[in-house]
Amino acid sequence: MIEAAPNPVTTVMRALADPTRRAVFERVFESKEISVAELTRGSGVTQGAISQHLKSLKQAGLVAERAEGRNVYYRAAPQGLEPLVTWMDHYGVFWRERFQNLRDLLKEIDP
Amino acid sequence: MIEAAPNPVTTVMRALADPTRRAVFERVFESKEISVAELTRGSGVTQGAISQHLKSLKQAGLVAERAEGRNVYYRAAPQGLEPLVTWMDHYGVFWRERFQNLRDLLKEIDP
DNA sequence: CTAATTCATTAGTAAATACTAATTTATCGA
DNA sequence: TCGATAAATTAGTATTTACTAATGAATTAG
Repeated sequence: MIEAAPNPVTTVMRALADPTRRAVFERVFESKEISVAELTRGSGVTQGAISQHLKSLKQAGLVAERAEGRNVYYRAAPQGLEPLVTWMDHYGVFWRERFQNLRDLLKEIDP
Repeated sequence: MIEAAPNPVTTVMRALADPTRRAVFERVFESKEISVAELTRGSGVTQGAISQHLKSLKQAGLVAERAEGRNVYYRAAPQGLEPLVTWMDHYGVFWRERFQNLRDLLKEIDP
């Protein structure tokens, strides 16, 4: 019963580590809004599985929902990626690589 | 035997999703180089467990090793984070938020 | 009301995972 | 040469996880 709440980074990473669940997130993101039935379609898994994945994603703060009639529409909540961004930021990866790209770009524009 | 090689994003996410293993990566990163014995120290798990985690991290391309005598020194390979960066980049999170930071920074330097 | 649809939840299962304890291989120092 | 130390590997285990099939709860349509 000692439910040590896991680190947000852990929660988000775990949510996105599973390929099926990550694919669900990607589809939700690409659609502005999408119902569970539509997500199930062509997902290769059952509707129950999709609901379970959505629950994980929601707990991780990666999606939000809106109920309408008997449908529930999900949308992405990219702010949920924030813990990942913060974590990775700590490793300087972004600035290094992205500024390199930026520098290349600028050189191209104005050599 | 049909060893469907998992997506690099999956490999990296999975490697970092476990708190213990992520902590190992963090410690490796903070030290320029660190031996397995030292990593084991105060990790809360056995030396065997640490070696297993290092193996995962290595397969994910997140660490590299150098053997010297009976020690093996590990160092971080932050380029291993590249698949994550690329994946997240697709979601526009970085540029939006980071440019905000950049703007703040510039304002500070040259108000 | 009844039948159909949508989604969530449950119980059960097979596979994956994180660990330990023990062993193995290698290197070092006395 | 021996004993000690470092690290990897192995076998075994308990827990977690991703799934299915089935059921439940709510909403809509005929």
